Parts: sequence; structure tokens; C-alpha cells
Amino acid sequence: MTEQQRQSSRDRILIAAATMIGEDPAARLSVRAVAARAGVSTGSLRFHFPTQRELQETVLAGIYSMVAPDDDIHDRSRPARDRLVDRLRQVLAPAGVGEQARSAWLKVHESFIAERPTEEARAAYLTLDRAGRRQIEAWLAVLTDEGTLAPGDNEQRALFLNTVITGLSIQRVLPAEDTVLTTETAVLYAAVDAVLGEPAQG
Amino acid sequence: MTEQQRQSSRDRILIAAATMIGEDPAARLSVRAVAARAGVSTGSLRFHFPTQRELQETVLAGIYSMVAPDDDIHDRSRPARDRLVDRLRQVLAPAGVGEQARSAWLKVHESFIAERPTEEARAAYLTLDRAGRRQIEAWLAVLTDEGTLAPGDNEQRALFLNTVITGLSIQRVLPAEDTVLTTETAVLYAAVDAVLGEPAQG
DNA sequence: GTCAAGGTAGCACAGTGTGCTAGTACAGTG
DNA sequence: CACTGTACTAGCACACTGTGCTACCTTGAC
Repeated sequence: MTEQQRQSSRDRILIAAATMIGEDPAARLSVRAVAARAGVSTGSLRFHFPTQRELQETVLAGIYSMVAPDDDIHDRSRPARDRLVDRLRQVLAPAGVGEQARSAWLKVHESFIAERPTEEARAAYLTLDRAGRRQIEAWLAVLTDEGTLAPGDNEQRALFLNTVITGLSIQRVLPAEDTVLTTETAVLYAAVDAVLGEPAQG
Repeated sequence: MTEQQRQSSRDRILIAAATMIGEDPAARLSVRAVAARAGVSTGSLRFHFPTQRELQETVLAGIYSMVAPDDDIHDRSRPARDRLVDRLRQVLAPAGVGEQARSAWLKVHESFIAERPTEEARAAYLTLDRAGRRQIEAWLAVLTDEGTLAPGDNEQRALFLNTVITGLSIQRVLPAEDTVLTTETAVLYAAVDAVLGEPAQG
């Protein structure tokens, strides 16, 4: 039962933390709060997650790993902003978190920045980047079609959202106070609300 | 001597805090540390600066005003969005363009990403980053005071704008189709409009 | 003199993250 | 069977954090 116990305890912590984030995206995820919520001692929590940062990053990774199906953008039963945020999260997901994010970025840096990139590398990046923007544009088109998003320059909007995504992914690599976990969701919604024309308010 | 006492005590605190920042830009400016350094009790510090944030902002404002006067943000003869965009451009300026941007980024990369950063480096970046956000927040406060910007969570708004700035500065380094400059302005205005609550449309 | 402010000192409280130790359950091994 | 090492848990202790509160002391006005 050791294995089951280990899983169940670690999972209980993660579930508790994720739930707390779900209830309040700005939740602090403090040691004692999460431990109490999970019905676990602080020591046990420390055992599974040696540092608080580690816990928060794991939770964040968990949120992003819940992949939604591609056609999720069409699901009108959910608010458009939620759907769009989910899609953007999917774009952001490969960036990873913590150490993973760092090594992922190192590759990008190596290929496109460190040495003045070759024309070939440049072209490769451009098509990749353009593909990302087109993808975002496609999602926006869906929302426009269903009337949720006012007709307008979706290319421009996609460009804007893409910039926000880029900023967020870099902030995952650079040092941060607590994990981006608490702030990232807020920023994503702010960006989406800006595009959807709703009052941008945190 | 009341006036002199008040000034000297308040000033001693500010001087102590500024000195600590000078010695170590990553200083945390905690209540007890500053109080001890200024030769003052924590209670006295609390009296002059009811909240710790207030102290930190005052110190930062003092430092910033020496470096760069930001009068332009007050110029009501120009639209608020233009003024704010200008200020953000100023933040973005040190990032440079083209080759300059590349080498500037290389330094950041070297210090904070390439090697897993030391705790010291981490802290240094954090205070730098925080200072930037506070600066943006200060500008937003001006707009709130003059009634242009609806009262709200300016900290959150600053966080959002900061993310956009980060994204733009990286996009200056990464390969781009045409000059980023044409699209950059549009993105900046989109972000600013999002914060100002105007219909976000380029 | 009396009184009220303005300012100071310093403790108390509720938090925070992390380290440490004692104890438990269980697998593997003699 | 006993023994041992490992995985895990519980819970306290420590050194911090920011803030509220009370007691005390000047100092100036009346």
C-alpha cells in the first residue's frame, strides 16, 4: 500500500491546491492552508514538495496539462473568454514551468538569438511564429462567427495576444516573486477581455 | 523642535532605506531592518509610513525623481493614452533595437537565465522588476487622480502592462517579418486601451 | 498649571517558509 | 521469526515578515 499511500497523499495535496486556485485564482497557496485543506501535515507536504515554489510550479503544470480538445473553442455552453483563455494556455503549455521552462528557452535562445541566426533559422522561426498567430486568428474567427466577438481586425488582435503570450513565457524563465501561478491567470484574462471588448478589470 | 524632529526622523528612515538600496539593490527593506538602520523603533517607522508599501514607494519615487523626471505624464493637453504609451516606450527604450537589442538581451540572459541564477542575482532582478512595475503603477495613479482612469486595481494593471512590455522587448530580439516598430505601436495602444477601458481596437 | 497633539518605543499577534526530530508502516533479508 | 532500511507522516521550532496596539514622552497652546 506504500505506493498507493504515496500517490494518494501527494495527489491530495495537488488536488487541494488546484481546488484552491480554482476557487480563487489569487490564492496564496501557503503551506499551512494547503496542508489543512488536503488533510495533511505541513511536514508531509514538505516531504513531497521540498520547497513551496516546487509545489506551485507543479500545480501550474497540472493546470496546463489538462488539455482541452481542439474543437473546445466551439463549445458555446462555456463563456467565450474562458474558452479563449484555455486555448491560449495550450499555446503557452509547451513553454513549461520551472526548470523545464528554462531548458526549453535555452534551446530557443541557442537557435535564434545567441549567434546571429542563419537565414534558414530565421525563416524557420518566422513560419513558426506566423503559424501561432494564424492559430489564434482562427480561434478569434470562431468567436466572431458566433457573434461573441465584434467584427474587427482579428490579425491585429492576434498579434496583441501573441505578444502577451510571449511576455508570459519569458516571465516563466526569469526570476519571479512567487510563481507566476497567481498572476499569470489574471494577465491572461485581462488580455482576453481587452480583445473581447469587455471592461478589463482584475 | 517638533517640526525638526519629525523631519529628521522621517528623513533618517528614508536615508537609511535609500542607503540600503544603494549598498544592495536587492535589499528587502523590511520593517525591522530599516528601523534598526535608521536607529528608530518599528513603531515610529509605522507612524511615518503606515504601510510598508508606502515606505518602499516613497524611497523608489525619490530615487527615480533623481534619475528621470516624469513630468510628461501630467501634461493634460495630450490624450491620456498617448501619454501612457510614451512612458511605456521610455521603459522599452533601453532594450534598444536591432543589434543593440540583441546584445542587451544577451546580458540579461547571461545574468539571469543561462546559469541557474544565484539567489543574489535572483533578488537583484526581482527588485529591478518590481521597481519597473511600481513606476508604471505611479503613472497609472496620476491618470486615476485626474479622473482619466477609473479607480481599480492599479497593481494588477501594471502587472499586465509589464507583461506586454516584456513580450515586446523579446520580440525585438527574435526574428520578425518587417520591423517590429510598425506593429509594436499598435500593440502598445491595444494594451493601453485595455487598461483605460476604451474599446480595444487598433 | 492643564490639556491635547505629535511623535516614539516596543511588545503582541498572526502570518510566512523551512529545518528537524520522533514515530509509523512496510518491504526485503538474515 | 527478528532486523533493517526506506518511505512517509506528524508536528513542533525557528527566524522571519507586516501590522495593530498601548504606554510613554515631549512640546506648544490655553
